[in-house]
Amino acid sequence: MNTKTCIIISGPTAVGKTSYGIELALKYNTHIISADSRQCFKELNIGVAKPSREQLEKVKHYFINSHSIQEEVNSKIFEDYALKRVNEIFKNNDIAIMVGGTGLYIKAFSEGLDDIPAIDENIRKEINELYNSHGLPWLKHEIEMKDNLFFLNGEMQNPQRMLRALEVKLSTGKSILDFQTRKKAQRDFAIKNVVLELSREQLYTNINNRVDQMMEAGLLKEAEKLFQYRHLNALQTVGYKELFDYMEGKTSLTEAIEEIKKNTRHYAKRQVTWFKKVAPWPPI
RNA sequence: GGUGCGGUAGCUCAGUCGGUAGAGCAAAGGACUGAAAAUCCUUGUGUCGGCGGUUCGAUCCCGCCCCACACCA
Repeated sequence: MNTKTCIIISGPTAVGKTSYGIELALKYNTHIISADSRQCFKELNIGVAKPSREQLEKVKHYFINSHSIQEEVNSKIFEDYALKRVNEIFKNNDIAIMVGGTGLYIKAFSEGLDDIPAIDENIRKEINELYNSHGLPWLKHEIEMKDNLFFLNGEMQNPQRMLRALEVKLSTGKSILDFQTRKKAQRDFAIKNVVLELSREQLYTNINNRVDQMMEAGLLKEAEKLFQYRHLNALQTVGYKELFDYMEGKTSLTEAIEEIKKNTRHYAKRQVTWFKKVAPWPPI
């Protein structure tokens, strides 16, 4: 009988995951693995609401400041990383804590991803360039010709999914749908999910206040330093992209701040939707 | 005070050659297995500023009034 347990704390942004996780980690005298697709980047600080230096000193965190915005980070990389770290923690503890708002990363960690071969970098680049110059009609036609299974059953209105399907097909000769078995991986430890919630009103108040605090803390200056990297995936991030628009003269600063608040609300709403599917423990 | 231009969905506006109206954004709901703070889908009844007039019928034409903006005094 294996007694190892990972407690996963999830929920929308600004709900209070960070401090709750630290409280729990101190109680169990254990470490935290962050499950956040942006806090892992050492170059992003104010805008991604990282734990404070004091908090990071109190409890050891993994996947915080662990990567550079220049590196590729995705759900598969997270799955491998987190599984490795959780086993390290289990050498000295029965309990590990995971804290984060990136639903897909938590799912990858909990249930695993299907094994799809790595994609040739050149194929990905070529497809993206063709899509950028020829647009959606080209992409649709390409998939109809090359991956009819996805054409008939896949998300044919979502360019990102379509590009992924096409790169898998061109790279492996098989449809991405053939890889997606939806079999859940069995982990050799137990998982307990805690989904934090707040009323929509309270959550939105927290978000609006936090954005104001971020601006006071110097988010604009941080974004200015990162302006040259704005094309990177890591910078497709709420709180930065809106300020890049301001720097490029597309909006006023006031408008940019309102956009950050609005986009954060949208983001939080998507997280709420995602985590509705997660079976909570303990029942609150 | 005069002239002009407006007043239509929470916001910005389109439109109806007269048959009670529709886009974007917001808002709400949802999907999501290597970009996930990303990407995508669904949902639109509102005294069409007010009161009269013309008309079978007015949000649309006419008159008066109210409000906003601009210009002239």
